[in-house]
Amino acid sequence: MRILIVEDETSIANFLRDGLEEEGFAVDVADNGKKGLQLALDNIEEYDVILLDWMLPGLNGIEICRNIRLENKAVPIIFLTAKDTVDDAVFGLETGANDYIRKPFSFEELLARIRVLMRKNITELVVFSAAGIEMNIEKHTVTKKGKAVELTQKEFSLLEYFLRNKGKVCRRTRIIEKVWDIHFDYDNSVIDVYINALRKKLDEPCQPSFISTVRGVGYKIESDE
Amino acid sequence: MRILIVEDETSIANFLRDGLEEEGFAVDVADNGKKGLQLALDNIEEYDVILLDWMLPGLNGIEICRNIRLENKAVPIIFLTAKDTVDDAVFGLETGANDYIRKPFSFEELLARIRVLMRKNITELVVFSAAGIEMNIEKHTVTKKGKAVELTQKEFSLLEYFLRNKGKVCRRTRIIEKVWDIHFDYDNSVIDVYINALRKKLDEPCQPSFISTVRGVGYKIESDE
DNA sequence: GCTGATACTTAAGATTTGCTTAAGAATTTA
DNA sequence: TAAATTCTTAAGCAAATCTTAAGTATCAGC
Repeated sequence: MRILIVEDETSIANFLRDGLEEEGFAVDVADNGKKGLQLALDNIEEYDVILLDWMLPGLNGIEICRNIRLENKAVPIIFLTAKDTVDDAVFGLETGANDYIRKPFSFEELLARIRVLMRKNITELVVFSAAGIEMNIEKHTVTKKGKAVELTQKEFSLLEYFLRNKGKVCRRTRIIEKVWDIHFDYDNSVIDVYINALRKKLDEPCQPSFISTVRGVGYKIESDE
Repeated sequence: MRILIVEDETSIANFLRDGLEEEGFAVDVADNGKKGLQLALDNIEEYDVILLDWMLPGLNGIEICRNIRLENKAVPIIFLTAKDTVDDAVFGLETGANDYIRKPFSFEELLARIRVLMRKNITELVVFSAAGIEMNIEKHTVTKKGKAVELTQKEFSLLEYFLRNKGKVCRRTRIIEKVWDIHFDYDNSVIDVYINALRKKLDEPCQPSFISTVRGVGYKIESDE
């Protein structure tokens, strides 16, 4: 979740950045309109919310808002406005902003509004990676060093399970439960066959496998940091 | 555009009703919580916006909001609150409201917020394209390399779904939900028939289909950059 | 180093999934 | 109401995928 703040008053900008980072957002700050628009347009599609100060030196908030809307129709934009005249705020909404909040505002209030706007796109993590292998859940693709690799459904599910648990041992019984949905295991030798398939498709020749076997327990792939 | 107002103070209720009717909305008023909930639940799906007073005799706004949300996940709800403590408003948003506005508020401000919540489709894309195929939602036309192609309704919806999700896998279950509005799937083989139809009408002869099948999962069309 | 247990590999048979047609329902249009 | 179009169901076929099974290799403890 990435947020862009465009705000010239350093104290406010810092206050917001710190608070939002504490909440787990990635935050970028621009201290004037020009930089703000630049950042917004360069990383369009990257930001989940944009906070725009109403009064900015150079380009003002409305201009920025209009320009962003030309490029990205969807990103939620919230105006921060010191002016308490309602008409201005109304004008802001009309230019394509999604909400505004009056200064001084409480951080709680801002957070609540951000959450409301983001509630629409509850995004779970869609990309997993380890050992040069990258899996994109949305696209349902797997690449090894950038090259596409074709996997069958079971292969895909199994790899997904490993990647979601990278760094941890995956026990055979948990694997058969999660990937095969079998809850009484007298035989889980299917796993062997699919491990073999994954290794054939994804291992480097003459290298130890990216899936290491933990004898008597299960398998594991190393997390790469 | 139909609006429900739940407000016990007659003066405010009348002020709102008159103003909103002037703006062309159809307005219903309930002067207590019980009536309000009754109206809301009886005409669920009818209202485009619901304005809820925070403090009501009998059932209070939060209760009503919760109950409405159980039935209808989508209708925008705005709280009218005299309390200016932020915490309460935040709490209101958490119970499922979409916005709140503090009394006293200007009518302009309320109108602006209503418009924001109703502006679902103003930012919608009208033209989609991929693989030389272009779809215009407004005109309801499809062209392939500039030439018009006739599609039936279902073919059109299915193609629209693919284009709106180009680059991503479209799972059979999501397709049957979104295009056919069937929410319990033990058979979704209709999809096959329509995939076949789209391919016949839109594929190049002797070329791989523009809709690639992802076995065991669904279908996908590649985004063309 | 032997031995039993565990894991790996391979291939064949079973199963699932998707493609294609065609016919009968359900709509819409004339 | 008839005709035409569109939608859904069903069934046969082909192919990809999954599972089983059996033989081979490797490991750990004795």
